[in-house]
Amino acid sequence: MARPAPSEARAQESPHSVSCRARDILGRIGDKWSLYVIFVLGEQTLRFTELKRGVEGISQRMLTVTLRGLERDGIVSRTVYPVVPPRVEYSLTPMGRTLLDTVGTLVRWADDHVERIQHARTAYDAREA
Amino acid sequence: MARPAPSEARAQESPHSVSCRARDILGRIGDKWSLYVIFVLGEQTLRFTELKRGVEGISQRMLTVTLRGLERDGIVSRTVYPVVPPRVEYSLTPMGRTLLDTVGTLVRWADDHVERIQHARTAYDAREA
DNA sequence: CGGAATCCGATCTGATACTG
DNA sequence: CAGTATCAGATCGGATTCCG
Repeated sequence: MARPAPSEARAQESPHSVSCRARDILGRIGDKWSLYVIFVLGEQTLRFTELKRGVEGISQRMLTVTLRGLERDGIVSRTVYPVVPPRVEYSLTPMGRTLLDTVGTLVRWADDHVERIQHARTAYDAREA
Repeated sequence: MARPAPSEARAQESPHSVSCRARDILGRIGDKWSLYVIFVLGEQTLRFTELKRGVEGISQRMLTVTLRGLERDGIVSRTVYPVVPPRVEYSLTPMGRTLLDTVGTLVRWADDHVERIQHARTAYDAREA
C-alpha cells in the first residue's frame, strides 16, 4: 500500500497551492450532505433507512446519490445481504474514519456558530438594504 | 458578546442531530471554493486579484460570489480603500480564523488522498462496467 | 427495504461585455 | 483594479413512479 509522501513537497513549491484533483475531492467531501452523512455514520454501521432517519431533511434521492459518491471514493463501504426484504448496511471505511475528527469539528463549529452567523447575515443584509 | 453554550445540549437529546440552520452553514463553508479561499487567505490580507491568482482555477465571478457569501456570514472582512484605481483587501475575521485549523486539515487530507481516491474511483467504475 | 428511472423547475456557473 | 450585469448551458435536487 503506497503511503505517498504527504504535503511536504507541496508546501515547498507554493505555500498554499492545491491541485485541481484535490479540489475535486474537496467538492465531494465538502458537500453539505456528505459531511452530514459522514458525521452521522461515525463509527456505526447503519442501514439505508436508519441513515435516512439520522440525516434529517435528506431526500431518498440525495441520500442515494451521496452514498454512491462516497462509496465510489472509498470513504463509505456498502454491504448487501441477499435476503428478502433487502438489507444494506453502510459504514465508514478505514480511510473514511480518518476524516471523522475533522468532519466532527467542522459540524460542531457550524452548530456552535449558528447564532453569530445568523446575526452577521442580518447585519449585512440591513447594511445593503 | 454572547458566547452561547455549545454543543452540550445537542449532544444530550440525540447523539448526532444537526439543526437545519447548521446545515445551511455547512453548505456555505463546505463549498469547494469557500474552503479553498479560506485556506489560501490564511493569516494574510490579500487583494482581489492576488486571491484570484492564489485560488487556482476560480473564475472572477465565483470568487466574487464566494467572497460575498463569506463576508455576509462574518467569516471574511472586506476593506475598500477609496482610491483610483480601487484597492480592496480581504482577510479572515477573528471568527473566520477559528476555522483555519480545521479547513487546513481538510484541504491537506484531500491533497494527501488524491491518489488513493483516484484509485478507488477507477476500481469502482471498473466494477460497474 | 432499498433502491433506479424519469421528469422538470430551480440553481449554479462560465463566458462575455461593460464600468467607476 | 475590482467589480456588476446578462445570458445560455450545465447541474442539482425534489417529487413521483416503478421494481426485485
